[in-house]
Amino acid sequence: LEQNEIHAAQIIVDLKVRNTDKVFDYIVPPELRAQMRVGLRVLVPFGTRTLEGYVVRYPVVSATSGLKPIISILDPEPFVTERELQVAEWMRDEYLCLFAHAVQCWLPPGTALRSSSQAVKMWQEEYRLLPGARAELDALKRAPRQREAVQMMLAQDGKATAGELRAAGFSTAVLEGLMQKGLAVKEKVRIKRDPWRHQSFTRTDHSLTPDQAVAVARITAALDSRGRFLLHGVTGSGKTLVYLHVIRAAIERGYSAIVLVPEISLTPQAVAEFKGWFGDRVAVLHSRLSISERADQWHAAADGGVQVVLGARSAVFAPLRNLGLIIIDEEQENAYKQEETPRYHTRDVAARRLSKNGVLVLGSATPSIESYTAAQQQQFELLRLPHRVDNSPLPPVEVVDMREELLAGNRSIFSRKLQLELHNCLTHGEQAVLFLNRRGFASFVLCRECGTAMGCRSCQVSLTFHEPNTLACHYCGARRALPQRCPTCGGVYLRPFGAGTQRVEQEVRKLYPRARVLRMDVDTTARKGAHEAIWQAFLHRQADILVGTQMVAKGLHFPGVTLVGVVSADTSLHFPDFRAAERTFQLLTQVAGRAGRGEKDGRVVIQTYTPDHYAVITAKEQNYEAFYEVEREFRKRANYPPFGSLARLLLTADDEEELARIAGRVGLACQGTGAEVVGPAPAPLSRLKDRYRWHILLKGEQRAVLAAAKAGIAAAGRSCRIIADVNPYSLL
DNA sequence: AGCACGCCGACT
DNA sequence: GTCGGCGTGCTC
Repeated sequence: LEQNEIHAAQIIVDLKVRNTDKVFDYIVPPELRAQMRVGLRVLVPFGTRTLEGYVVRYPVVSATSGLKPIISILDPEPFVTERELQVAEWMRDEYLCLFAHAVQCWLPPGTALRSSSQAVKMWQEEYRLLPGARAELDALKRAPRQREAVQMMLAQDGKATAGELRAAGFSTAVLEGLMQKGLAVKEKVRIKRDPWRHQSFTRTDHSLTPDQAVAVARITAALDSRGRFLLHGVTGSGKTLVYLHVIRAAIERGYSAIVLVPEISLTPQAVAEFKGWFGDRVAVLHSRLSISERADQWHAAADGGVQVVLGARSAVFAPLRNLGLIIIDEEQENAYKQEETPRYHTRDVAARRLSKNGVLVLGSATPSIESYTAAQQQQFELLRLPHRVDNSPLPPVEVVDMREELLAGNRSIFSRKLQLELHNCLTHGEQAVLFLNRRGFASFVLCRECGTAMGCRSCQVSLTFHEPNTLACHYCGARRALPQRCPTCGGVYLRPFGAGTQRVEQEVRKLYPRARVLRMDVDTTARKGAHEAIWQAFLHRQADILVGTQMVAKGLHFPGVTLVGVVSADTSLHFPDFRAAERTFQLLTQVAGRAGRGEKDGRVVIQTYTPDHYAVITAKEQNYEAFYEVEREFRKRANYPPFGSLARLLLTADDEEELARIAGRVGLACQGTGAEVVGPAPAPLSRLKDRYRWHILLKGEQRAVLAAAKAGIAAAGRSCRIIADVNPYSLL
């Protein structure tokens, strides 16, 4: 070994390519050794180029000969800790992503030079007066510009940024004069931008109900050790107040906390509530902030300036030190699954971050099957908030059997019951919400006489209708002709299904020409601020009926609404996805929770062709446990999560035939690890942006599934791109 | 990702 | 004879 090779560091380079996704050894030149630490960002020679990299181990003795030296260290402090790098390593293995992608999650927003064009300015030059400067003011009579500069700086805490001084007309000569005389120094300081600096917040407080108090006590008691809690609280049961009390307790003990909420719930009101309690000890991270604002919030957390980070999914990576608590509100939300690489699940990353110590709290009115199963297996302590804070009863839910409507000759998309309720609602001057899950592209085929949806026998998911008259399984790719008659009842009314929000809006206007109708869906909320505008308009009673998709179901509280109509529960129920029943239950439960939260009683009408489906029945009864029991058995039987692991390999290429050939080869390579290989099959979105898409599903035990996926990835050549998604939430 | 190396077709 | 096509392999 050469002397140099003893002082080596292991580096991962910032090149997001599979071939280079490994550690490279570099010599640490003597002048850098004193500063060298794990986690530092460095510049290294790589082939003919120079790249950014991150130190993942130091010091190491390298067995490789002919090492190149590290060129320079890029930041004074590491952006990632060793512990965070360990979690990144776990992410790489768990999600089969590149190490560089996993590490990137932990870096301040805008750090990546390569992938992000908008590198964020993090440092700025600041001039600061030295203590004696004020006394020397008189001595500057013959240097009026310098004197004015000192006065300006005195007026703002004895400092000013280079930009401010330049704007005020001071040249560098003036400032250099000041430095020469020993009156000021120039420093590099972190840029700080506080998006909330002009706002003030007040704290709202209520006393805890007995259930809330128990939850707070149990969670607080675990703060100094390791705790896992599932807070199962119905809509309106006051989960947030529990969070606030627990966070306060954590801060008092010197811990920091992360609160995660779905992006859509991160409203100004929600932010204000936390700001009211914790003031500038809270940083908020979400996508509406500019990259530089996000970077500032990130650094505030890293510097210890804040103890609480409130944010969406990616805030699980917030660089808080002495982290003692992570709260995931509405933990069942799909938004916690990242749908780009690295395709992590926030819940798993949070658990991993706190694997040694710290408390993880999951909160939900309708816990995910995964989490509730974990609670049943004693991995989580279950805490219940079964009552609404105001003790108002949940609204009555009525399920309308649309098969009977057809038999009675009603071919409208509204049942007689819903029409009646709408009429009543409008004549009393009250408001109604019509909800519709219009995830339009996949239409399933339903027997309108018996309500059976055509399904795949081997995958236990609904088949999707394709022109002309074909049924296809989006999991395994099986295809068959649309039968003439229903295999269950022999009926002949087999129809592709799916009416959109536009159609509903049109029908409403036709039926109630005098009603004022608003529509809220992806199309009407695309414009920035449109979401808020529609919401405000409806809140202020500028409309009578709001027609919308999922977004109206989430967390909105309209006191004037007394009627909620679910136009079709079937659309989400027969979505080609093994979580379809779970999603439907969650949605119906949420929607039901919307009605009657004002002074007047509310009512809910659910229309469906499958009133006997367990998701519909249990949602009507608002009986989570009953739903869980049935759903758990289905998951067990079909080996779906959490009783079996699932991974999806998505292959894309320009050439369709070549892709099919490669997919076949990759599918073969996946065999032999014990995982069940489903497909290859064309993906539901079989072509996107001129690229063809095929996928392969892997089912079985976690280890077998990961091994199979790895083998598949290795077998895909250069001519096709392959993406692994471990425990995917979307199979499009 | 880039960029070299390398082995087969139509050109000054 | 050579210029250049892009298949394959490497980057500490």
